[in-house]
Amino acid sequence: MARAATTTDAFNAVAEPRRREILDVLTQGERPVGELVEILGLVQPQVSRHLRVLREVGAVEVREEGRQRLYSLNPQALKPIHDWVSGYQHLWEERFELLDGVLAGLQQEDTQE
Amino acid sequence: MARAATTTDAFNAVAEPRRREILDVLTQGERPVGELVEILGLVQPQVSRHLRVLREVGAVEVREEGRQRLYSLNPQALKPIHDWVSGYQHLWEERFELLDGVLAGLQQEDTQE
DNA sequence: CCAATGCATATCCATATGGATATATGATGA
DNA sequence: TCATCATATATCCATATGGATATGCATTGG
Repeated sequence: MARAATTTDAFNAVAEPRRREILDVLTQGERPVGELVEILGLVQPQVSRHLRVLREVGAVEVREEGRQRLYSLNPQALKPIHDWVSGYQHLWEERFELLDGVLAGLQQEDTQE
Repeated sequence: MARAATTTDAFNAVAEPRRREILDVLTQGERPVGELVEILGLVQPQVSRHLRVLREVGAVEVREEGRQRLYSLNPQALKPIHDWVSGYQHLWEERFELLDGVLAGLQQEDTQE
């Protein structure tokens, strides 16, 4: 087989920088496709396809209004990514951890003595 | 063109679940390839290739010891992912707050009638 | 009712992927 | 030196990708 489909999960969907850009724009609020096209400087079919991928992994939602489709963010779809990567945060902030440990130790000594 | 190479950045590298698994294992400390093969239940060439991808994006480092290659984690390579996704955290937390608000409102209606 | 607008979808192409398997490389021990 | 172990690399295959372009399909304004 080939690489997992981009629509497999948020990790794959979000590996594409353009799709992250789209999400970033949508943090400002609902946007019609045309506006995303303008902002991103892509041709419309590409934006539509990126949006489809994002929709399939639940990262965006559509609302129809006349001939426009208004896309909005569904940030919870990104939670699994956050959950996973957060497990690593303390590793690059190890210094703080160590400091915390030291402080905890000192405090315990304090209370015990 | 095709999809961006898996070695393009941490986002692409980590989109593959096996590679996330490898990183997860390495949080426990340095491991030789053979051990990763055992733990993951993959054939050795695949593990080696995943490790290569992870190395190219800076997520792991190798140390040679005799005929073994000991791989260790370089968690900072994941920081860009954390940075990006963290910008969304308050959005899904906000949703709960909103929901709480709505529920509270409904409840108040109930009690008021 | 027709033309235009806003999007979605279909198709063509080049490419890198992950799985599988085979082989190369390099260190070690006898 | 030779066999073995640990790992890397090469190759073959099927597949989904993203870019580009063309087209389909509603909705709307005149």
